[in-house]
Amino acid sequence: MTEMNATRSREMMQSFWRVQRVLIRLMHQTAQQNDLTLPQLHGLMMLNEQGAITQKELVRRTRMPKSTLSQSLDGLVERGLIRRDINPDNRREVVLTIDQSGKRLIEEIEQQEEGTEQQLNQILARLDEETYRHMIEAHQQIADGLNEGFIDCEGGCRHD
Amino acid sequence: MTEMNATRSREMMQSFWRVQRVLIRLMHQTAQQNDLTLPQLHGLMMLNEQGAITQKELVRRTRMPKSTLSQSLDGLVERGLIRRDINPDNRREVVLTIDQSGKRLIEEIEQQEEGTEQQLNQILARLDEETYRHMIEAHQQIADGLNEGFIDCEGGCRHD
DNA sequence: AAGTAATTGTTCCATATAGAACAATTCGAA
DNA sequence: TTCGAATTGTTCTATATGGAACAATTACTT
Repeated sequence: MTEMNATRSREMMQSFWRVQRVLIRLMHQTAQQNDLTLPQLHGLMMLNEQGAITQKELVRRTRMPKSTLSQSLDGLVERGLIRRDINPDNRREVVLTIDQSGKRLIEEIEQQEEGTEQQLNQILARLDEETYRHMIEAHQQIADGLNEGFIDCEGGCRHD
Repeated sequence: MTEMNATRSREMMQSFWRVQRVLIRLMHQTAQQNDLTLPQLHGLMMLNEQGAITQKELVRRTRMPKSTLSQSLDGLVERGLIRRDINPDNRREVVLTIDQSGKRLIEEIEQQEEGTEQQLNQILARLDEETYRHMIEAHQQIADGLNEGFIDCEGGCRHD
């Protein structure tokens, strides 16, 4: 029972790394083509879906270090892709809002034929439903499991 | 039919990123605790499994940029964890061999209770066989698909 | 054989990234 | 109120990383 786990762990890491490296490279490429860094792209995409959220919340969702995020956002603000407003109810907090231009940029990116999204689509389309769902489910459990140990969501742990 | 792919792609990316961020952080932590960088750890683990391989091959397997790898190896050689020998049959190639001390280090790392391996084991043990296998399979297909080079299907790309 | 291309690694450098110290604000307790 | 702790973000700095130019060797062509 416990023996096989070691095998699993290895196999899983390798399998994951393999996808990971390539995926990062692709994302990076897509980002660069649009004059963005990886965290910038990631953050912008998140913002595009969520609308307006606090920086704290964005940290939680993206799991980036806050310093990385903070610095990335500078660039986005400078280019007018997002707005950084102080929350009047809690002036420590910063509320991030995506601008029209930001929305447009993300849309463009998503439609770029060579972009990661398009490529992934093609590949994912080949997976049958069950396999796909199981992968997502497994990811979920792994992410949750790993987070439990390290990031303590003190009281305010929210679900999507 | 094709609409749902966009959904999949998004979901998959997010799911993947979530695991990825944490996994990287964990690996990074494990690496640091043993005075290694991430590429160093990755390379060393690979070497431990493969025995002696050329640098070129290691690049292929880890999918790291060769410059990153080359620089990482410097540190490993300096610490005597691996050897870098020129292949006499093709003097461009460098053959990497893991030293006893390297093997020992990896073993230690694997047994560190707090290490990534141990944690992953615990989590993976909770997945039932089918879910797990499907995840691996999906990864495989995704990695292969992405590596296959960039699918250029201008206009009509048909899959079975 | 000589010249050119391809393969394999290394070095150099600009940039991305993350940890740590810091600043600003709010909360809590006396 | 006032002080100290907690929360939230920013700035500063060291390091990891990857692209590009380069060097060394081998393969190919004529």
